[in-house]
Amino acid sequence: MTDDLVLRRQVCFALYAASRALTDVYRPILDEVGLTYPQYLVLLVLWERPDDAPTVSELGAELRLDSGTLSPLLKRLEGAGLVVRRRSARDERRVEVGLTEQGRSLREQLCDVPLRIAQATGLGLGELVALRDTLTRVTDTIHRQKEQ
Amino acid sequence: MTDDLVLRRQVCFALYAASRALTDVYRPILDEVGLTYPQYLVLLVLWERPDDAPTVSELGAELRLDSGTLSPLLKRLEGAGLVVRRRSARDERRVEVGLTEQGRSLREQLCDVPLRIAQATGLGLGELVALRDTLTRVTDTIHRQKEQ
DNA sequence: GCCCGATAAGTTGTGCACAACTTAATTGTG
DNA sequence: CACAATTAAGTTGTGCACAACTTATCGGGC
Repeated sequence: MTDDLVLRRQVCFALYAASRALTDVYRPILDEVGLTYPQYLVLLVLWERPDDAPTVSELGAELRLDSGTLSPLLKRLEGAGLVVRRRSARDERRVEVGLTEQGRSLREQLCDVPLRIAQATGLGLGELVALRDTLTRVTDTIHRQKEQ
Repeated sequence: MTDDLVLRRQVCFALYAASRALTDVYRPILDEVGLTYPQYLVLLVLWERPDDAPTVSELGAELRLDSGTLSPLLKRLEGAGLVVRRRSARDERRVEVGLTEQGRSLREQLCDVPLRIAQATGLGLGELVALRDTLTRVTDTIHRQKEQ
C-alpha cells in the first residue's frame, strides 16, 4: 500500500511527463513560425471553421481554457497579425475571433506537423488512435464528474 | 490529408487535455495540505528515499525539470517547512534537499491519493497500467531522440 | 421602463515551465 | 601550479493556467 506512492508507478506523472515531452517536440517546429503550443491549438480550432469567427467562450469550451488564459493569448495572436477580435454587433458582451489572411495561410505551412509529431512518438497509427481514445475517455469522465 | 489538422484527432491535444483534467482532480485534494501538483511530485521523489537528500540536479533528472523551475519551487517548499536545503560539504556547488519531520509526516496523510485519482479516471487497473506504460514509452522515445 | 441576476470578457496575482543568462565552484590539461 | 572548460544552482523574462475579481452588457420579471 505505502509504496503506491512511487513516482514511476503514477499514471499522472506519466501523463504530465509525456505531455511536456510532446510539447518539446512541437517547440522547435512552432518556433519557426513564432507560435507557442497553446496558440497553435487556438489556430487549429479557427482553421476547422474558417467562416465562423467563434467567440472567446466558444474557443474556451473547445480547449477548456477560460478567459483569463485566452484573453492575453488572443491579444498576442492579434499582435502577430494572425487573428482579429471584434465585438459582436447584436451582443456587445461577446468578442468574435476571426482569422486574418495571414492566419489562414499559416495552415498550409503547418499541415505536415501532425505527421512529424506522430513519428516522434514512435507509436504505430493503431496505437496512436487507441491512446488518443483512452485519453479522451479519461478527460470526459473527469469532466462529467465535475459537472455533477 | 488536410483534415488531419483537426483538434479532436490530435493525440497531443488529448494528452494536453487529459493532463490538465487530472491536475484538476489533484487540486482540491492537495489544496487541503497547501501543495501544488509539482510540489507534490518533488515530495514523491523525496519520500522514495527518505535518507538520501538528493541534489537539485538529481531531482531535476527524475522529474525532467531544470533549476529555473525547481529553485523557486524548493524555496516555497522550504518556506512551508516541508524541506531543507543545504550546500554539500564536499562540493559547494551542490545543494542537497532533505525532508523535515513535517515533510516526512505528510506522506501518511496523502497515501490514499493515488487510489482516489485512479478512481477518478474511470479506468480499470489493467487499463491504467497499460496507459502508463504506453505514455512512459512515448516519453522515453522522445527523450532518446533529443539526446542524439 | 426598471432592476436584478446572469453572462461575457478582461484584469490581477500566484505558480509553474523553459530559455537565456549569471555566479560560483570544480575538474581536467598542459 | 595555472587556467580554461565544465558543472551546479540561481536569476530574469516570457507565456501559459487558473482562481478571484471587476466591468459591462444582456435578459426576464415586475
